[in-house]
Amino acid sequence: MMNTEAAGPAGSNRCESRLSACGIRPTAQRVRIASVLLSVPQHLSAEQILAHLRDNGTRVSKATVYNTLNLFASRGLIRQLSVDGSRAWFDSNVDPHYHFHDLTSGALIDVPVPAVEFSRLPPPPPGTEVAGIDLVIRLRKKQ
Amino acid sequence: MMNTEAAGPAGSNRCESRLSACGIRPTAQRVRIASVLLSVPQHLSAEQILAHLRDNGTRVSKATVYNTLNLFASRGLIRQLSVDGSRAWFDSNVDPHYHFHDLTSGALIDVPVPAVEFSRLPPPPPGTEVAGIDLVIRLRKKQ
DNA sequence: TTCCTTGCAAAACTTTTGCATTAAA
DNA sequence: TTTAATGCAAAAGTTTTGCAAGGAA
Repeated sequence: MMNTEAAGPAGSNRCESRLSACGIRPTAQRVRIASVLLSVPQHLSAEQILAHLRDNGTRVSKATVYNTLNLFASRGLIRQLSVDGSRAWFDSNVDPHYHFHDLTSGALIDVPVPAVEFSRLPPPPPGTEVAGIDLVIRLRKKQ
Repeated sequence: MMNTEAAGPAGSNRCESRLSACGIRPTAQRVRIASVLLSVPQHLSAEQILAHLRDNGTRVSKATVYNTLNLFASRGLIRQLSVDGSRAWFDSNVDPHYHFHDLTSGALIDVPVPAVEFSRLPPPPPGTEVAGIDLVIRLRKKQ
């Protein structure tokens, strides 16, 4: 069984295509950052991404990680979450969805759209329209 | 018409009672901070509260403002919100409710509970129970 | 060449903490 | 007199920015 990837970590070619499709030049650092975050649906902080990159031998600066994550978010490649005040979380799942937030562990868990149904929502104030709905269901240990 | 407040800004006696009721010793600085935030339902940042206090001549340190807001929040006197990643917002309305977030102006607007109705919610993962639901409806300018 | 990207350090900003001083019970 | 609260400065943590160097088109 042969490796169909010419070089680099699994999925890096797919990452390159996704960056190009968003009009982002797929430089080495950007592809590495995308490989870490976009491989599976997950929520990572900038520091976690930096740590993963350093662990697998990627030479990248903190500034580049932050700037690149902001770039990705502005192009809709990732989603930035404000779940707790302490830091930003970057979500590789940009399809509409909601979140469980486990207050004990700090973990974030995706909640698919069909799991939530609104039978009533307030009309947006005059002159405005709804840009999005962020729903966070906080969880604590039972009992 | 006489002033029924012995001294200090309007409502400070009511603030004192509320602090005492929460088991918080109503010191001068705490009552001043409570007067600024609790007077009406509103959302203020720590810096905004500090600025208001300085404006009306209250001598208070930044550390005391932060420590006091954390104390108030831990006793359920106010609610701390994570709406955008930039800073914490302190909400004088501790009754359950949701929020509009105007992305243009940054303004936060309360949404009363009856304005939202869930006809379906996901069951919390095993071993956990729902501690609260935070709903933020993001608004943009129409058209 | 020209423009874009990166790294590094420093800065900016929010929030917390250590400690000496002050105020309250 | 004993404990708790405050102010100040410094520290801590996250994120942004300025600028020189490096790389791609």
